[in-house]
Amino acid sequence: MARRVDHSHEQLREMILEAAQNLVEADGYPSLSMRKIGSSIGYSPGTIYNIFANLDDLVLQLNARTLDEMYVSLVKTKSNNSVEVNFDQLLCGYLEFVDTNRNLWRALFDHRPSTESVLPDWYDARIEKLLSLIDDTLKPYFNDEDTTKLRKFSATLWAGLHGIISLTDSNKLDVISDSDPLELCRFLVENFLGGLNSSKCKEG
Amino acid sequence: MARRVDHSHEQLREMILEAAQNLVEADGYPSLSMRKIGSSIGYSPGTIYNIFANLDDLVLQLNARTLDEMYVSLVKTKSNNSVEVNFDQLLCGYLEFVDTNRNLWRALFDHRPSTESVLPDWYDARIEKLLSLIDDTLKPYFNDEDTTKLRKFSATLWAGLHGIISLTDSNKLDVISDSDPLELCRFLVENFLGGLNSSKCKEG
DNA sequence: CTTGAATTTTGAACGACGTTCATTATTGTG
DNA sequence: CACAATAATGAACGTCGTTCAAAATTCAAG
Repeated sequence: MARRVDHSHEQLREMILEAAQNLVEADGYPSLSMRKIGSSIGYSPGTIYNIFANLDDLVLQLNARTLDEMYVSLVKTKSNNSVEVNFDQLLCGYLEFVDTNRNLWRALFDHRPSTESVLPDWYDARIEKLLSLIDDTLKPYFNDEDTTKLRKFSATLWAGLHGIISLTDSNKLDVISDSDPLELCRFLVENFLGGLNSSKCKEG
Repeated sequence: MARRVDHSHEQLREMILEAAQNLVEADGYPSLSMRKIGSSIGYSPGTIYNIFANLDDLVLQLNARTLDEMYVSLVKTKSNNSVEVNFDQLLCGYLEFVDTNRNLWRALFDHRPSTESVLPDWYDARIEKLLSLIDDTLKPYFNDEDTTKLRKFSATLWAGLHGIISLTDSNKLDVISDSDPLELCRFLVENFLGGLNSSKCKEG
């Protein structure tokens, strides 16, 4: 048994990740399994271990893929309006991505690598790339030399929005009457950006 | 085999939840299992099903317990200083709880009930209770009749802070040089509360 | 062509998991 | 003392990730 030329290493990698993506999209990350992936591409589970170290590794690479697709989806929202409008378009784009790729998006955060260590560089690079999108949008608020300030601002705001979206997704904000994620996100953005104006206001 | 009077139903419930808590604290939620709980209290796994519907149900009740302990831990931070100081004490209390009960805290969010439905009322009640703590702290910023506004404000701010803390916990904010959760949280709070002042500023 | 080394794929095996349920042991009741 | 009710069991089923000796195939050297 061996079909060494049926598919190249790279082809196989692609097939596996695509199968995993389809399975997660269809039934959610928790029900993903090596065996299902194997059977859905016509290979035995053991073969997958020639290409991925284990399921952890595989999911991390699937998530990197999701981040790539997210980036592609978000750059499209770029435009030349005011900072507020630009950012709102970015936010809406993100929420739309979450809505149409809910199970893949959940996998991004539900997956906890069993090794407690830091994420690999190629993964951090994806996060970095996405954060840069926010940086670009908010840049006009800052002086050119304040890149660390800008980054801190972007990251804090994005993390905050993530909190709202993930908590509404898991029904943990049902205690407020209207827990529409977009509305709450906009509320956070308004106030957070307002905080910037506030300090300017004090100065002026 | 049956030791009907060894432990009452209620005693058994307590023993199971305590065992589960210890196991989660020690090795993390992902490695919790019915079999481990059973063996750690000297009962067979099957017995647990007399008291809990399944592992989902058990973890949800463990999480409710964690929320109770969190509440107890947070009410202690109450004081009569300015809103800003009161809130900062609440925040520090929360971060301390996260730090000393990391695995239990993670279980709160890592656990996804397999039934996609809403959370039971007795669980929502715990969240409600905790949110009330924030409401109380921020109350002076609002008129007495603006309870829904206040709640929206509290929930948004808390969700935002949760986003920061959960992302730093999973090493997903390493892309910013200094990703100390407390600092980022304070940054969010300052700006968010500043947003309130900003609107006042515009009005005045 | 043939042979042997290198490579790819398999699938059985292991130990673990949640959950079910017939069976057994114990208790309270008549 | 017997009988119904209850509590507890643990084997069984189907799952899972992961490993690895064995088998199948390819490639290169003679």
